[in-house]
Amino acid sequence: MADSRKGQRGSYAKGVAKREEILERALEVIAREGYRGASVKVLAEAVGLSQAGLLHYFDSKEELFTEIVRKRDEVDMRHYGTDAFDDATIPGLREGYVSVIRHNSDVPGLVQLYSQMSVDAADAQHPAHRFFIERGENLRAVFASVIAERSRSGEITDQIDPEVLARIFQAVADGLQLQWMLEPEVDMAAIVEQLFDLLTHTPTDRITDDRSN
Amino acid sequence: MADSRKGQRGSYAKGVAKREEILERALEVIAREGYRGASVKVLAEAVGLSQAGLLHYFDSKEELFTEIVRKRDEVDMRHYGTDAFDDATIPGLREGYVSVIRHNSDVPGLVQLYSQMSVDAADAQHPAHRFFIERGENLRAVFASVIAERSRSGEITDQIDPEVLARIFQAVADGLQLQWMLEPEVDMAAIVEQLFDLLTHTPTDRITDDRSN
DNA sequence: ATTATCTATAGATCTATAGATAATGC
DNA sequence: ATTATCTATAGATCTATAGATAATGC
Repeated sequence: MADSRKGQRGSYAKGVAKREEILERALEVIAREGYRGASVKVLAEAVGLSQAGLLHYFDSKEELFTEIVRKRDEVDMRHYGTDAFDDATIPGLREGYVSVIRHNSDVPGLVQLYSQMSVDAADAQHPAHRFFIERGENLRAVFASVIAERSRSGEITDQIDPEVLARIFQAVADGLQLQWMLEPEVDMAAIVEQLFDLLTHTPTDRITDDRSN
Repeated sequence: MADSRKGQRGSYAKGVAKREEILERALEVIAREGYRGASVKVLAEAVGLSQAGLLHYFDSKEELFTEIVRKRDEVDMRHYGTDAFDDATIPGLREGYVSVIRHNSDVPGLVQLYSQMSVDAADAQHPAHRFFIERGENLRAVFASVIAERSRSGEITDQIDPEVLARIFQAVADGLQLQWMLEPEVDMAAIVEQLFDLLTHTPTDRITDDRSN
């Protein structure tokens, strides 16, 4: 069952739908009530299943949470990724990234979940290990390519390797989440905006800014 | 016992020494073997105590780990902090910060511990909650004051609020740890060096760099 | 026949506490 | 008298699995 296809027939329509329902409801519950205390039992009850009933769909608790995180990414990508990651301009990238970050402030539980999973997934045996590696690679690929292209026109600094700058953007977002979880008054989106400001130059800037920096 | 002084007499010399030994040994064990699996029992056995024997010194497991993190900071501060945080120059700050980060690459278990605790401490009830808040405040205070002072001379950018830039430096270090735990080939220190390069200008720079950035 | 679910349970931890005894120090 | 430690244990989870029964679909 679940992903490790044992049965030869595959899930029934009802099962497929239930699995989706589980993941969607889990996101709601965690967003609302936080990650702590989101046990398999609680998530099962949220969709009217027993704990064992829910685990029928997933090989383990870790795999369940991996799928929850994956689903979250999928949802976020649908909402915020589309234009942001396709429109290969600095303002487009910025707009998309900042939107996601701003949205995160509304779902503290999901931020907790993501941070916790980031730590857990460090273990090479964790089912989310590959997912987090690839997620990072994808994010940085988008950033690096836009940066590389736009640094030629002077829209963004060319004083640093685009791959490295991409890593910095990723790190800032992740690190700010830790700060924000500790002190919810931290304005993650505003800080990332200021980082963009610092590293980018609008046409106007280039006209007015005649200091050697 | 422990910190919540119940007894009126206080710890005996032996007890005080044992408590120190527990924390120091815990750091060794975790540095070497990782955070995962560092249960109270394992840490107790590392100093020849039973699990209950160890908990005699701490109110709870969470408090034990809080003290471990605190001790780690104390040790790090003795080794790397002194000059770095007193010498209020950009190169001094940079040198100190990068040294700690470089050192972290040698103690993966402690990086795991720190990251895990950062997440756990988000809970306002967690005994490490205040510690992490204050730790961040202190770190940023040092950064912000050096930045504020040195931005006047053009040594570092003045295009962003020093407090915000301090937060960014903090976030980058924390975020890079997550990346590094996932992909140990990531060179955290080198990336932070490049971020410093990007934002600072040596005297030489200012002579040579006559482009409007 | 296979999947979807349940109840029940084994087994693995882990935390915290109670109730001893031995060592330390006012 | 108080602290330092032990053994033992209660109790709280939580995960995974076994063995049912009901529903679905080749």
